[in-house]
Amino acid sequence: MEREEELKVVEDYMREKGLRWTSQRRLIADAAFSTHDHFSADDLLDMCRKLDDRVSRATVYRTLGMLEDAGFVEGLDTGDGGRKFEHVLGHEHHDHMVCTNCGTIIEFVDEELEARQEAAAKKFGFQIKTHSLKLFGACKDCRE
Amino acid sequence: MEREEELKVVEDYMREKGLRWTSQRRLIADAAFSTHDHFSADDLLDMCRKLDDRVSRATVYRTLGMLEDAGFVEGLDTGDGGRKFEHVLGHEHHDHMVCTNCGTIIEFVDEELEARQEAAAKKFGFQIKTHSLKLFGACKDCRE
DNA sequence: ATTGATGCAAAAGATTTGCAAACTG
DNA sequence: CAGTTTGCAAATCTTTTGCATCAAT
Repeated sequence: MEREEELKVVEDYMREKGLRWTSQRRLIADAAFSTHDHFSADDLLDMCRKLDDRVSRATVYRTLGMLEDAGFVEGLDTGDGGRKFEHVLGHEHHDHMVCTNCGTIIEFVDEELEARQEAAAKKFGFQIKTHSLKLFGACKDCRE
Repeated sequence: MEREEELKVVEDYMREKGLRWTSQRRLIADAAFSTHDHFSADDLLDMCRKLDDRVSRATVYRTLGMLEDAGFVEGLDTGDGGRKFEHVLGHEHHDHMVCTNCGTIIEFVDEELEARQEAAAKKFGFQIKTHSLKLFGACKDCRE
C-alpha cells in the first residue's frame, strides 16, 4: 500500500469518527508510516520535528494513542518500562524477539507456531482473535 | 512445594551467591510466594507492610529484581507502562488465553509450542530468557 | 570489623493532564 | 462561530539511585 493511500485510510477513519484531520496528525501519521522500524514515542517526535518543529510531545502521544486504538500502529513493551511502536497497517502479522540488553527487536514468523496456537486454543474451545508472542533474551551480539 | 521449603530455596540461592539473608528479603519473598495471583511492586509493598512496616519501597524493588533474575518470580508488562509479577517457583510455566469478552484467563502449556519457540530463536542466534505468549479472543462460553 | 543491605528522599524516564490560545469544519 | 485540538509546563506514576546508617557474617 502506498504512503498516500495509507494516509487516506487514516484520514477517512478520523473523519468517520468525527475527529479532525489536522496538520500535526497528518505529519505524525506520515512519520509513523515512513518506516517499518520500531520507534519510541520520542523517536517519532524527532522524526516529526525534522519536518516541522511545530509539533509537541503531547500531541505525538495523543495521536499515537489514536493510531494504536485504530489498529494502524502497534505498541509493544520493551520489558524495561518503555514501549516501541511499529507500523502495522498493510503489513503481515509477525512475532518478536526482544533483546533485553541492547533493545534490538527481531521479527519472525513461524507457521508451525501459529498452527500450534490454534490447536491449543481448540482444546479449550477458545477462539483466537489476535495474539502476542514475545521472546525476551539476548540477541546474537549480546549473548556472552 | 511448601512455603517454608520455597523460602529455603531462596535462602540457599542467596547464600550461594554470597548475598545476605536479611529479614526484609525473607519478608518480601514470603509475601511474593503467599499467592499465585498477579501483583504489582506496590501491592507487594503493601503485603509486606501488613506484616512489618520496616520495609522500604526501594528494598522491595531491589529484592523483586533479584527474585526475578533468579527465576523465582516472573514479571509481565501490563501494557500500560506498569508491570505485574507472579509466583513462579514451584509452579509450572504456562501461557495465557485471555477472553476479551468476560476477562477469563486460561492458563495452558504446550510442549510443542515451547520447542518451536526455541527452534525459531536458534535460527537467529537468539538466546531466550523468558517469553510471553498471550492469545486474545473469546472463551468457549463467550463465542457466539 | 568488614562489607553488603537498607531507608530515605531526590532523581530519572515515560506518559498524561489542565488550561488558554489556535485551528478545523 | 462552536467545539476540537494544540503547546506548554506542571503533574503523575513507576522505578532507580546516592549516600549515610545499620546489620549480617
